Amino acid sequence: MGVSRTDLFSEAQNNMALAAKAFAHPARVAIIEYLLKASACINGDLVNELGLAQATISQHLRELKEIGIIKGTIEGTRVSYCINSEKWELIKTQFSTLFNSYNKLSEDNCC
Amino acid sequence: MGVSRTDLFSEAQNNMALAAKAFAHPARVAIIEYLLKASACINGDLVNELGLAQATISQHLRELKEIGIIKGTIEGTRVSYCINSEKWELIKTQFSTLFNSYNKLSEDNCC
DNA sequence: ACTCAATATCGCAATATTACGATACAACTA
DNA sequence: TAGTTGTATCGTAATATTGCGATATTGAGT
Repeated sequence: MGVSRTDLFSEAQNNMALAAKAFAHPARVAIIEYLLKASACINGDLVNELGLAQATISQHLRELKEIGIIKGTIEGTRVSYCINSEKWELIKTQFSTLFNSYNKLSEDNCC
Repeated sequence: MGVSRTDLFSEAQNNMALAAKAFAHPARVAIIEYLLKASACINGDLVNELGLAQATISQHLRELKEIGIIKGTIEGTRVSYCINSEKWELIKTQFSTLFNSYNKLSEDNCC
């Protein structure tokens, strides 16, 4: 009652859902977009860029790190975050595969 | 306090987050995958395919329909669901654009 | 009109997510 | 060593999501 039934689905499906969660909140989309154009960033950058509290941003960064789509390196007092290229390519492939498995021509006349 | 600050983000970012939610639950991934290989389906198909209750599946179908990624056509007592090709292509482009804006070579040496 | 079948919606309970102030912590600096 | 700075984590409140039984609702068949 209320708990996600991950046991009912395949490893791949649960994995896909997890990856999608990286993009399922505008703050995380904003963080990822910022990383894409800045190459790297610190928590403080994002506090200025987005209007969210430092604690909130730290929480989103942790989620993204848990998903694996970003990684952080300690640089003295700061932590430098950037895209994890291996995981990024993996997730990109996951989405590409799904998107490309739809054949517009053959499906368009269903409803 | 707990409410998503959609006002802080761009239309595009909120839109991206909304689209990602279609894939952010394994049941919805399973529904989409089923639609991709079956072209169309009804609620009852999915009740058999997935192990979830009819009410739960109906709810996921509604969410997918609200996002716009699927559409339903009434066929007598049943409702036939299928991929909404226009929206599908749109979302595919959104994701492709984001994924392609990452240049592995130039970013790989950041951390 | 009555029944059946398929789906949608309501109401509720359990859990997850989002947000932020307060606080702890770790590393640099004077 | 004391103070400063940048982050992480804790605790908590508000809200959203997930799941399902029960109950409409809608159309088909009798």
